[in-house]
Amino acid sequence: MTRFDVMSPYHHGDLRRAVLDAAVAAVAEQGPAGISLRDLARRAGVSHAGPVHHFGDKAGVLTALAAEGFDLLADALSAEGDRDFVEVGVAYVRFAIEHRAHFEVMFRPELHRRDDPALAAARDRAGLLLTSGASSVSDDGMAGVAAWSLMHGFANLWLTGALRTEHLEDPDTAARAIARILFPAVP
Amino acid sequence: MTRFDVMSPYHHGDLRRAVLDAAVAAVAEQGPAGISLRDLARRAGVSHAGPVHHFGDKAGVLTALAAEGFDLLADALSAEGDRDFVEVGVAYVRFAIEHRAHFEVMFRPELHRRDDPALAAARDRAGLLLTSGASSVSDDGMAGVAAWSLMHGFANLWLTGALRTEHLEDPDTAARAIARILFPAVP
DNA sequence: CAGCGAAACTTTCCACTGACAAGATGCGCC
DNA sequence: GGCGCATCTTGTCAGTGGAAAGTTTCGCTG
Repeated sequence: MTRFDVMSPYHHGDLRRAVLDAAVAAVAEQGPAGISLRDLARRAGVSHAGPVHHFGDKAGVLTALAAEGFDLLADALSAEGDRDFVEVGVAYVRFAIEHRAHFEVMFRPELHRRDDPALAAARDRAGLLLTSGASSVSDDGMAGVAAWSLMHGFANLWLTGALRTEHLEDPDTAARAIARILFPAVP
Repeated sequence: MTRFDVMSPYHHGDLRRAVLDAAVAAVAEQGPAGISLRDLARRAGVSHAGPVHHFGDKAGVLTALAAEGFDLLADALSAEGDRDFVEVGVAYVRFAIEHRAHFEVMFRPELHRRDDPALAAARDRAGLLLTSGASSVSDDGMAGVAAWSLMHGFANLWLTGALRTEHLEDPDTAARAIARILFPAVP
C-alpha cells in the first residue's frame, strides 16, 4: 500500500479488491445488513462514489462478495477430495466459520443479484461439489439434500449463537460428530 | 378497523399490533434488511414517529417480531406432541415456510436485541421443545443438535432458493423424507 | 511524442431513513 | 372538573444510496 506517496487521488490501484476487503471487515463487524457503501469507500480511502464505478451499487458489492465466497467454498471442498463425506461436511462448517462474512452474504439472496453470471457460475461449481459428495450413498438424491441441510443448518445455528447453551467443544469436532450420525458407515 | 371515522388521529387503538402486522408484510415483500420504520408507520396509518413509543427503535420492532415468532414456533411444535420426532421436524419446516417473515428475523441476531427478556423467554421455551424431542433417542445430546441442524438447514436452504434446481415436490414431503434418513426407526 | 477518447475517481445534489426533542391530544383517575 | 400520563404528531439533524456532472489520468493511435 504505497499509494499514499506515489499515487494521485485518482486511480487507486486496486480499488475493487480494497472495497471487497473492506466489505469483509465491515460484515464481520456489524453483519451484512449493517454495512454502508460510504463506509466501505472510507475504509478504502476513496470518495463515497468511488466503489460505484466498479460495482454499480450496493447490491453489486455483495454480489461480488457472494461469488468470491462460492469460489472459496468450492476450493475448500475440492481440497478435501471426494473420498469421505464426513470430512467434506466438516470442511463446509469450517469454511462457514472461517469465512463468516462471505458465508452470510452467500445465503442472503435479497442482498444481491442472484442472476449475476459470475455468481451463478461460482454457485453452480460449489453446488456440484456439494451434491456429488453424497449422491453416491443414495439413489434418489435425497441423501445429498439431507447431508447439505445437516451441515448448513449446523453452521447457521453455530454462527447465530443458537447452540451456545450446549457444552459443545470446538465446531470442528461437533460437526464431525453430527455428520457421523447421518453417515455411520465409514468404509 | 373503524378507526377512520370514529377516532381522532391520536390513540390508534392497537398500534403495536398494527406495526407488527405491517412488519410481517414488509419482511415478506422485501426481506428483513429492506424494511423501514417509516414505511411501517405509513402502513399502519400513523406518523413516522408513532411506532417509536411502543418499540423504542427499529431493533425493538424486530425483537418483538422475533419473540412472537418463537412463541408461534413453540405452539406449532407442541401441537405436534412429542411422540414422533419426524413429524416435529416436519412441523419445524412448515412453520419456517408459513411464517417466513418471523422465521427470518428470529435467526438474525444482529437485527434485534438478543438479551430482551420476552425474546429470551420465548426462545428458551421453543428451544426446550426442540431439544427434548430428540434427546430421548441418544444420550449425549448430539442427536438433538443433529436433528435441529437438519431441519433448520433444510428450511434455510428451501427459503433461500438454493434447492430449487432439484425436482423436489412440496417441502412437507421432502422434509419428511430427509427426517426419515436421520431417524429411520419409527416405532 | 502529441493528442484524444475512455476509464477512474470526485464533487454536488436529492430523496429517504433512523433517531431524537418538543409539542399536541385525549384517556382515566381522583 | 381538572390533572397526570400514555399516546401520537411535528420538526429537525446527521447519515445513506444513488444519479448526474465534472476532473484527472491512462493508454492507444497516429
